[in-house]
Amino acid sequence: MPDRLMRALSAQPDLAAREHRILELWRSRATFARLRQRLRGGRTWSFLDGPITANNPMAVHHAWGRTYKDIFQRFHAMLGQDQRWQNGFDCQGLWVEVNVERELGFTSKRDIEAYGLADFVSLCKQRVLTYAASQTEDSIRLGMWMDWNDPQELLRLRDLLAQDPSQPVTVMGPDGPVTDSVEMMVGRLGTAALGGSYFTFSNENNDLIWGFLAECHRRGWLYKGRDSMPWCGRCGTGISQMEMNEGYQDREDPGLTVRLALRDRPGEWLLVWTTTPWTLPSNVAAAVGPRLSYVKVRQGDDLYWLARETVGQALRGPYEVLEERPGSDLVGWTYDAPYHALPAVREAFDEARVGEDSDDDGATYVHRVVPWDEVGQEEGTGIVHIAPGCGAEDFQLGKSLGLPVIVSLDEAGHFVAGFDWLTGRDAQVVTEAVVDDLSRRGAFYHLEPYRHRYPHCWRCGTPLLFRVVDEWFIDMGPLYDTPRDQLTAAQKDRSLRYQIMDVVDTIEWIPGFGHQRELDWLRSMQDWMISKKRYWGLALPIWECTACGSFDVISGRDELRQRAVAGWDAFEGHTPHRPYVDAVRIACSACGAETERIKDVGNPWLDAGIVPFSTLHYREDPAEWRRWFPADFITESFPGQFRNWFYSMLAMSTVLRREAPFRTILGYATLFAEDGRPMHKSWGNSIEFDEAAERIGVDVMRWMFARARPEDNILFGYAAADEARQDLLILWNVAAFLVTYTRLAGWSPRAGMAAEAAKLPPGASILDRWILSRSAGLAEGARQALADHDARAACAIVAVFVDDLSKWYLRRNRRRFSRNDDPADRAAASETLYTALLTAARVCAPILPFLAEELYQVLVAEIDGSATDSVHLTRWPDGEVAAYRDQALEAAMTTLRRAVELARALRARAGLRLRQPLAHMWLALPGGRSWEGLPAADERALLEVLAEELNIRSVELIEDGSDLVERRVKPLLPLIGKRLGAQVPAVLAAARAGDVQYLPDGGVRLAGVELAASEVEILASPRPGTAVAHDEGVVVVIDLTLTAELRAEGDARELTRAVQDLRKQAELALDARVDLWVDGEPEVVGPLRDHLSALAIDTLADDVHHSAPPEEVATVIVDLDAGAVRVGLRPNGSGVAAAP
RNA sequence: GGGGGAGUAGCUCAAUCGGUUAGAGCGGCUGGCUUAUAUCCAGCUGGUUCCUGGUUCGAGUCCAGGCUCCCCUACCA
Repeated sequence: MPDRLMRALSAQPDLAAREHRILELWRSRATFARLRQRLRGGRTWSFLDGPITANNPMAVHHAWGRTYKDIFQRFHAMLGQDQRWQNGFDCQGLWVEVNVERELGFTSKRDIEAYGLADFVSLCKQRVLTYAASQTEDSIRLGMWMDWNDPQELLRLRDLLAQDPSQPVTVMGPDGPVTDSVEMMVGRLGTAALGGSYFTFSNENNDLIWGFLAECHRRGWLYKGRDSMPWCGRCGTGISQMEMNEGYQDREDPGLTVRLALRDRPGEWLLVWTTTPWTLPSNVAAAVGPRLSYVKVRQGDDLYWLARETVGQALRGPYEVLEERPGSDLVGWTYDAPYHALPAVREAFDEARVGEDSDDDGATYVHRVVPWDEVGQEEGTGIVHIAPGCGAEDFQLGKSLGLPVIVSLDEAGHFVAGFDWLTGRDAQVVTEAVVDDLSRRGAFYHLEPYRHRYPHCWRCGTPLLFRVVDEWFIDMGPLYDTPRDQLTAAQKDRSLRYQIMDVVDTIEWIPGFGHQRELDWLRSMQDWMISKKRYWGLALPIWECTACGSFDVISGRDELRQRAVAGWDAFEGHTPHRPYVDAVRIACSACGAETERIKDVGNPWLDAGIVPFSTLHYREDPAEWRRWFPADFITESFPGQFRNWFYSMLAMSTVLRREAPFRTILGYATLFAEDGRPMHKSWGNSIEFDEAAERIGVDVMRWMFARARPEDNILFGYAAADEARQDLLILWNVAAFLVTYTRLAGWSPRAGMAAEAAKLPPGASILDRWILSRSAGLAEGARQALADHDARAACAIVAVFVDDLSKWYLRRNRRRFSRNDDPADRAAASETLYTALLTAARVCAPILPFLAEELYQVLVAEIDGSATDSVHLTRWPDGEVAAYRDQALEAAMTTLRRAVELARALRARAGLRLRQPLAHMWLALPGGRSWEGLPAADERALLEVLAEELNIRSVELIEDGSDLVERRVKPLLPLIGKRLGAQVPAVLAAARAGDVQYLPDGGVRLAGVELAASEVEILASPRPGTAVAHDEGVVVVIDLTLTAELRAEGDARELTRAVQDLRKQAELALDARVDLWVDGEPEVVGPLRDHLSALAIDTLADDVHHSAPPEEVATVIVDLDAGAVRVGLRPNGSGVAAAP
């Protein structure tokens, strides 16, 4: 008896509870720390984590990507590769601000200013720390191994920050304690001295972005632009192109048709259409398509001009067409807009000096008709209201024509002074007032609701406005007409966009269409707007000179210190955030005047884009940086990231290094609820991460994610989870089986067995050799799949293996474990199943870290104190088990299992249950009489397996020339198709008809065409009239004749089955002994007598009484082939377990 | 508007380079196996492979046009 037996496993495990125990195990043994230690200094595999926004609790959709991240890190750890294991948090930007505002009940930027920037920024930091701690906890729960901060420590820093940011604090780093002020400590999170996750609000991150921006400026790519930008009135900031598409939503707007009185043409009006009535006061022109055709129509006393094609959609009521002219004829007409008298309009028009074509002799500007090629006729009137102060395209057109710009709104989206009764009102809600006003002025024509896609603020959902504002941009360079591959080096040097494209080409994109999509984005992108008129974020390092108009870009904190002429003291000791950094003044490098930093903060994708540099210590330790750069692998959700994280990383790395920041990118799609809709709390289909983790277990979640196709959306829910759980439970139950029976048998793995080289157990059966070969295939195949970043393929390989293990190996071998008189055979089976399970556990370790660990603990760690104590500290097992591989045997087994299916189908058709033994079966194999490459002994062994599985006494291999089958020719189409072309149908017809001539060289002639032996497969196929089944050349023939003796044996097995059922109903222990009574007519019971001793052995019966059972005994009537018998069962004696 | 992806059984998805009769799982029905199982097996049920053409000896697969959905992108008031 070994010292220790394997721990018993419940048949119905509480997976979530076990996961908690494993987490505790890892914690108490410092397993992860020891893994990192073990890998240190080895060949590197560099994973770069895309920062998760630390603004909300972790959700199940995050778990998808984090599962990939953990799988590949763990896998590469099992290959012995050194890694950084650094998680990242995205910290700065509007999303945090909006939530803090909401918590404080703020509604505008004025509220923030009144509250105080320093305190507001501190609250933003605190919020980040809160959710960083929360997400850290959830990620640990998911089993994600990263260099995590202690969540309690993050919360402690948060609380200290709230108390007093300047107080000193000491934190234990990897190389010892570090002391600093709380504020600076928070700014140093993620550095080498502190370890843990990186935070994009860190000093280093911000500092390196400054360096990047300074480099852009050095090359002349940074500029201030004035443009009409999408603007969120609630947030008080412009929205960059990158953010625009996040917020397109269907929306109902007023479709308002307005009439404009033409000067010099009494009674004639232009009809224009707009969905933004608030822009009408800023109108300066009406645009027509010069090549479109316009008509003048009469409605009552009024004469209207509009495009010919639009009369049906735009006019209301009867009309009469009076005149038709090309749009070019209308150009230059002038009109009186309803709001031409507003002070703001007058002021703008007075300033505008118009050209010689003016009707007013170059004096004051007048509203006029202008040409514009972009005017369309699908909607509206074909005459477009132009307000360069209120729309991007209007602004561009106005710029090219020299039109005045009338800016009507302030930061909050309210009308500025000079708009009379509108001044101070919110542009979003003036529609009704404007319509009423237009009616009074006689300018109203028609109003009806209009549905269209309209951009909304991606953070707060407010519909966007357009404002002409000053923003800061990075110039992405010209877009050439020349095809990319014909560009000169000089052209590329001038255009950052092409430099990035070249970098994109060097990256492996999974799925492949990602490559094209990134290139598409780069081709169409505009200059990168990096400024935001907000408070919490990167302080743009731009000091602008009001005196001379030039600006300086500071490359980092050190340069700022050197150049500061005032305010450094106020900044010293603070992180580079507002308001403190705003205090620093420098001297303008052009004119020497004292300058201030612009108030804008940075686009948050700058924060995430710099991490291939900031987190790898680009500036402090170039050698270390080079060791990890570029990252071997990143993985993120595709939606959005082509223009966000991927783009910003690529742009920044191209500027700084002109090389790719990562080698391979795995993208994945979107997670939806099980009903196919986005998860939404108010729809009741949302599932919280921690709820899911405790209800289904994280291994089940991980399995769902890992086996999904990354480019397809996932529908996540509990029904799908139940399905996924089955796969895991099968593996679990195989292990439970092994443990159950080896415990009964007193078998335990030898010390050191887990580490032994692949060696077949003595007396290994053919099934043992087969499943061990499959284990080797599993390890090799899964390694290949994971090395290719294909978790889905790895899962498929695992699932097939587990299926083979449970449904074939174990099912065929149960008796070797439970009722086996041959200890050597039982040991061989135990050892084999043990090795197969152990291999499976190790292969599953990256995907199912908890289940794998539990199995490993049971199989190895708890048995052998000298063995590695965690599956995650073992190496990938393929090398150890490779010698088991026997592909000829695997192929033969596949054929055999096909034969089993056919035979079972035959039995079912004949109504012969499997318990009924049959006398004989014949089997023909594809392509000949024997299994290719298998020794005769193996062939015999396989036939025995077949006989046992099918309960058939003898199985005989037959040749294709036998009485039962005939030869058939199967032409191999992929080989002959191209050669034969149009002859194919005739050849196939001949093959089907059996019209074949066999040639001496093994080839055949079909329909007059000679095919070589290699071009055809000769199959055995059934001769009509025999009881056969066939498939792909496997032919099974069964003798269905039942003799009295066969019937008796069948009845005996039926009886055995009934007794086992009684045992189960009585809830007897597996090894409990019983007494049996078998009572029935002599002609029924008599033939069974020869089989009763076998029954006794199978059912652990001490005595089998041939009489009526006593009253108190549980009985059941069994309906046998020969007649009914009554069976009684009573537990024997004290029920003390007897050793088998 | 432009670009990309997808459309296969009631549901979720496969189907290698174009190759003979399009397969699994889940669900449903019928039967069977089983003291490892919340297991398993067989059979049945269920298909205009979105539609229309084309290329080909042969199309779920390739091509063209159309329909629907998703994603990306866009300066249509």
